[in-house]
Amino acid sequence: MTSETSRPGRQRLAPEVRRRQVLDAAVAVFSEEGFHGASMDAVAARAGVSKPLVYVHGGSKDELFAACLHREADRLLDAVQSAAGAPGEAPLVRLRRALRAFFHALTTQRAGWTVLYRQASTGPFAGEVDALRRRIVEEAADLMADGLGVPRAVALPYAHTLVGAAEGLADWWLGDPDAAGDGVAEPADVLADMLLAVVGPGIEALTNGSSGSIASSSSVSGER
Amino acid sequence: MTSETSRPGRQRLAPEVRRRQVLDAAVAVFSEEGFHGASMDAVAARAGVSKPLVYVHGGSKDELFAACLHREADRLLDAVQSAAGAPGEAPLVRLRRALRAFFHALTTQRAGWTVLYRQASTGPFAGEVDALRRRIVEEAADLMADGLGVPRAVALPYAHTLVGAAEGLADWWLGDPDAAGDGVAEPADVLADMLLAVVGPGIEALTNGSSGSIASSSSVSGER
DNA sequence: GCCGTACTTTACGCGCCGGTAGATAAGGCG
DNA sequence: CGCCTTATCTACCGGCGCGTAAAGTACGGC
Repeated sequence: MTSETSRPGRQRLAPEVRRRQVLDAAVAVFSEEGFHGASMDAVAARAGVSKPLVYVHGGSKDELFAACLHREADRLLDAVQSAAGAPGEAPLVRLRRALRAFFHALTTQRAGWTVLYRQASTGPFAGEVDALRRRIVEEAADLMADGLGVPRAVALPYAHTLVGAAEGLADWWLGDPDAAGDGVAEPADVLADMLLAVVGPGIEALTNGSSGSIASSSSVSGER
Repeated sequence: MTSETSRPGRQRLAPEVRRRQVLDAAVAVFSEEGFHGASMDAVAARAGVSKPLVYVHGGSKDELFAACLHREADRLLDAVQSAAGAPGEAPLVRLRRALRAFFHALTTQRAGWTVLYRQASTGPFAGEVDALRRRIVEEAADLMADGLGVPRAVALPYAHTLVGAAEGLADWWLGDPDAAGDGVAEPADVLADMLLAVVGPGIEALTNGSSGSIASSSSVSGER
């Protein structure tokens, strides 16, 4: 993690390899220090190269950060999308698979998650992060609109709620990774089940009646 | 909001009043520009005072930001706590009131919310924000442990999930405030009902059985 | 009307960091 | 074995923004 692959100062590497090294280092440093807190020198040091190399392979600091964002966002989204599978299956089953993939991605790409969700929400990158979040939420909205048989516009706020719930659970678990699971089951699966225990019945209730339990008022009016 | 009470440059004010002015301006600027993006000059300009005065009443930039954090955190927590009421009433009713208060606080203190949740999660203030979030989550955990009849350690992750869901819904609504409500009902109440529609049945199910719907596995084992 | 003091204007020091220019070596190729 | 391409380094510049110092100005009590 903290050690660079090449100890001697000078080693010529293929550009793509260097670029990957720099990106990895950038994700690590940005996740720990935040965008403003991270210096290009720190990224260079983490990558085991000198600063100008960072500029050669990563461009300016903004471009480098944007590159980190895009790569990690694509990784996360790909994982979730491919796990969700195609429409036609039971929505709650698809949702469960998607959630498992989401939490699993967390366990394997913690730095990327941190960069995406804790560091990038401010500054000129809010748009970038919003785009990712929106894509995930759209995915969830499709799923729910499909399962609930309601227009997407109605499902959208519920999708945001669901994604927020997943993030809340994820943040809790990241802060205390030993707290979930009995040690034998995959933590990601345990987390997905916990989340489904909370939101699953509500979603099912929304499917049957148009509103559930004590929340019976004008909740979902479908107005924009 | 953007206008200062005293147009002429010189006005002698009681220190506490000035301090409040400076704090208000700081919250506004920090919420718009972020911690690093905001300059002390900008805060001074927003408050309608000169920069040295900001340092007199607000201390260093870090201290000023911390002061903003504390004030807004206390405001939000007070609103939610006092709305939740005392134990003994039906947990879901208390939860509903707390949620309404939470969303209502959003509508009246948007800048404060933004500072707390979108600007302060990084840097030396992550601890401060974590403290607030933890206090709110603890509140929710008490509520759920009470209603579910389970140990707090078990209720804690569900509390995080619930708070995350509220934040997700809040962020969605802040991005598109016209999307919720039919125009006659209080948006905060509509949002609370929407959230309860999703998580209410799940919470009830957790109360009865020890797990709900398709999530039947080892989800809640009570292990630390 | 006069002093204390809250406040302003102005100017500056200083450290940090993004970004770059010019020197250096690494290694394939003949 | 020497040369040329180019990946890489050392060293540096400039700006920005925090924080403060110094000197002047008007408000309001006595």
